[in-house]
Amino acid sequence: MVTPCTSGRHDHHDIYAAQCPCREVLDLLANKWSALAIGAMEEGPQRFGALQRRLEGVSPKVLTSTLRRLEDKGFVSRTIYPAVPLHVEYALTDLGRSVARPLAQLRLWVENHIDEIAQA
Amino acid sequence: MVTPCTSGRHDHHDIYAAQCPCREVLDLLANKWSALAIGAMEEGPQRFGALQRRLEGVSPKVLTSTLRRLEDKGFVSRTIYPAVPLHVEYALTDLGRSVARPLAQLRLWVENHIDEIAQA
DNA sequence: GAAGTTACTTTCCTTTGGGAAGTAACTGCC
DNA sequence: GGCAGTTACTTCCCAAAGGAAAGTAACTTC
Repeated sequence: MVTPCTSGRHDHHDIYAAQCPCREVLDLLANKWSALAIGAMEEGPQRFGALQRRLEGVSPKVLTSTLRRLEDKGFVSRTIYPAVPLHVEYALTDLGRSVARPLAQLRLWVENHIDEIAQA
Repeated sequence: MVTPCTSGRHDHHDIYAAQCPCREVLDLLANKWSALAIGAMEEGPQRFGALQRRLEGVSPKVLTSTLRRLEDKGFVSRTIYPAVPLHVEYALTDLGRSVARPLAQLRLWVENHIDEIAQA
């Protein structure tokens, strides 16, 4: 049996249910590069190059796909300024600004507790 | 140039720095199965089979490796009760209970905002 | 001695992630 | 005219991680 994602008239979603659309969204947000990219954009709209420099070690390929998926779900907007040289800005939407809070808490938790974490 | 992870005498860590150990930890925690498993264990110690049923759709292989990595970093303890049939319990450590809070906020955010998210 | 229970491991295949290099569009500059 | 410079990506290739299915091990109960 597959647990349904919603139950009752209050449309309560269960992220533990395999079929829940929440799963797909969690998979997108609970991701190293998504968490870092959204954090970077909290400081204001960012250009592709700026994000690439900020998220040290990200390849352009992975950054592009991360931003595209965030855009598809409505967390990020992509604006092209056809100036020369080409100028593309990525910014958080209202939804993106909303999810930035819990993601920031997770990033801060890691920074604040790293010393307590036993390393191999 | 590679941004150092820590700077100054206050040992401030920067999760955006590629070499920071925070990165490794973020990669472990900012993960669908880790976030769900830690949430499940908030309700108390859980056996392997119980976790597998709760995290609908997880394969035993992936569940094992998720739990092992969480154990390695000190978020989860693994206790074997050599009863028959074999009984293994996974429980959050203090550190695990601490990080469970921000992860719960992320899961709840997703459940509460799923209706606002534009699906393809 | 066959079946059941729990907790995995193994195998195989697909998907995702990472590094390096290439492309496209357009502006200067010589 | 043509070559370097800038920005924002693609493309290619390989390695690592994720997922489905089946197998294993230890021990009890029927």
